[in-house]
Amino acid sequence: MNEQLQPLKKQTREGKSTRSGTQDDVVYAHIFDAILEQRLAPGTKLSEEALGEIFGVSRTIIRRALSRLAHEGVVLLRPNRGAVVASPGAEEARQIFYVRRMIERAITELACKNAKPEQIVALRQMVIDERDCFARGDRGMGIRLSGEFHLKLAEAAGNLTLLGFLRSLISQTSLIIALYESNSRTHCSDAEHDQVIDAIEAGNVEVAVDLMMRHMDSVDAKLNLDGETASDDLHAVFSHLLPGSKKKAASR
Amino acid sequence: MNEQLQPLKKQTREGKSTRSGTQDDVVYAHIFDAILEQRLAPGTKLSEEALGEIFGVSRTIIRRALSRLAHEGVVLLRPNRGAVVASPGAEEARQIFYVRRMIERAITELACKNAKPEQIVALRQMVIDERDCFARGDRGMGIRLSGEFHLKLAEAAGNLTLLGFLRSLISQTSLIIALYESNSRTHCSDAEHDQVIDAIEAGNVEVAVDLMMRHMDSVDAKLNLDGETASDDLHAVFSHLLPGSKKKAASR
DNA sequence: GCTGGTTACATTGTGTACAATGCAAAGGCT
DNA sequence: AGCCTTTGCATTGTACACAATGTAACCAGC
Repeated sequence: MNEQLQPLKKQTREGKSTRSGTQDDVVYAHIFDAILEQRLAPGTKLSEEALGEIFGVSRTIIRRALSRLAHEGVVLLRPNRGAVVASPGAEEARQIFYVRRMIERAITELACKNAKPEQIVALRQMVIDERDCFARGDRGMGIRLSGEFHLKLAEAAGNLTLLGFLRSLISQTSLIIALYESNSRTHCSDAEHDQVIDAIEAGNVEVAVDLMMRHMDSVDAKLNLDGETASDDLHAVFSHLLPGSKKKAASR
Repeated sequence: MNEQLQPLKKQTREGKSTRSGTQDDVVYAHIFDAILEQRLAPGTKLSEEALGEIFGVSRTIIRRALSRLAHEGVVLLRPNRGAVVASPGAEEARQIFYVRRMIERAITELACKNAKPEQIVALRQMVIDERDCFARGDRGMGIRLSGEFHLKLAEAAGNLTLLGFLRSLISQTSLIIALYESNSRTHCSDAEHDQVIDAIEAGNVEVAVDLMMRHMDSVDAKLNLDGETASDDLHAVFSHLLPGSKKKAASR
C-alpha cells in the first residue's frame, strides 16, 4: 500500500519544485555548477541572504547547502564571517591529487573483481554522454560528467566508503581543474575512460590499474601547478588564515 | 536559558571555547561519546526536541550536530523521519576497515618523511594519555584516545585530505569496535602505537608501514564480524533492540 | 596628517513559531 | 473478525525574528 518509493537518488541536478526535501539539493547543485563553470570565482563571498533571495528560499536552506559544499571542500566556511568559494593552492592541489590517485587505484582493483555486466554497460553509456558533451563544447558539464564516470566506477567497485571519499575528491579536483587547467583541449579524455572499461571488463587488474594511473597522469599533466598563478596564490594564502592555525607561510 | 542538568562527565578538550559558536561542537562531541560508550544503542532514535531539551539548546544546534554525525557515518539521517544511531553491518564494517587500512598505510609513509620532532613528542604524549586512560578502565575514552593518536599521526603526515578522511573513518571504526569487539582486553594496544612511533622517528618507512599493518591486523582480529550478520541496517532499525543488549543478536 | 577609539551598519548565529509530513490508533465497512 | 479508511498526534522541515559578532566609517586626539 504505502509505496515507499523514495526518489533519493544521488543528487540529480534536476527535480526542482519537489517542494520538500530536495530544495537544498537544488541549491547545492546550482552553486556547485556555478563554481565549476567559474561563474563564481574563487574567493567570492557567498552571502546567505543574497543566495536566499536568488533561489527564493530562506537562509536555512542556503546554510545547509553551504555546509555541504564546505564539507566537500569547494567552499570555505569562516565562523561569523560567511562563506567564500574555496581557492585551493598548488600544494593543496597536489595533496588532493595524491589521495585521489590512491583511491582510484583501489577502486579500479575492486571494480575488476566486483563489477557486474549491467554496470559495465552503464559505464559505457557514461562515456558516450561525456563525448557528446565535449562535442557541444560545454566545459563545465564536461568536467562534471568526467567526474560522474569515476563515481559510477566507484559504484561498481562496491565499496560505499570509497564512493563517498571519491565524491568529495571529485568535487575538489573538479574545482582545481577548472582553476589550473592550462589548455582546454583534451580534458578527461574519453578514450582513456574507454580503455579502462575494456580492461575492467576483461578482468585484467594489472592493465586496468596501469591505465587508470596513466589516466591520472594525463589529468595531472594538464595542470599548471608550478607557481604561475601568483595573484591567486597570494589571495589563497590570505584567505586561509584561520584562527588557531599558526602555520603561516608553510611553503614546501 | 536555565542551565540544564549536566550529564557530561568530562569537559571535552575545548581549549578556545569562544563561548558561542562551539555549542554545536560540544553537542556533537557528547552525542558521539554517548554512542561510543554504548549509552546509545544502534538504532536508537535521536529526537531533536529531546536532545535540545537535554543540552539546553535549540533544535537548530542539535540539527547541525546530527548533520555532522550523519556525514561521518555514525548517525543515519532519514528524510522526514528523524535520525537514528547507525548500525553498520558486518560487510559494511569490512569495507570500512579495508579503506582505513589503505589510508593508514599512506599516512604512515608520509609521516616518516614529514613528521617534525615536536610532532613526535606530541605523539608520545598521546600514547601516555592513552595508557592512563586504559589504566582507569574508561572504555569509551580509551577508544576515542586511540583514534586521536591516529589523527595526530595523520597531522604529522601533513596531508589535510587524508586527515579529513581518516577522521571520518575513525568515527566509524570506533563505532564498529564498540559494537563488535569481543574481548575488551587489549583494545588499541599502546605498545603497538609506541613501536610505530619508534619506526617513524627513525625514518624507517618499511618497518613503520609493516608495524602499522600489523596494528590494523590486531584491531581486526578483535572483532567478531562472522556470524551475526544483520542482513540490512535498515532492517536492523526495525528490530526493536532492548537498550543495553548489544551482544550477538543471534538472528542469523 | 596619521593613529587610535568609538559608533553605526551589515552579516552571521540562534531561537522559536508555523507548516508539512509520517505514524498510529480508532472506527466503519465488507 | 479482519482490513481499509480516516483522523489525530508527534516529529521533522522551513521561514522568520532577534541577538551576537565582525567590519568599516567617522571623529577625536596626538
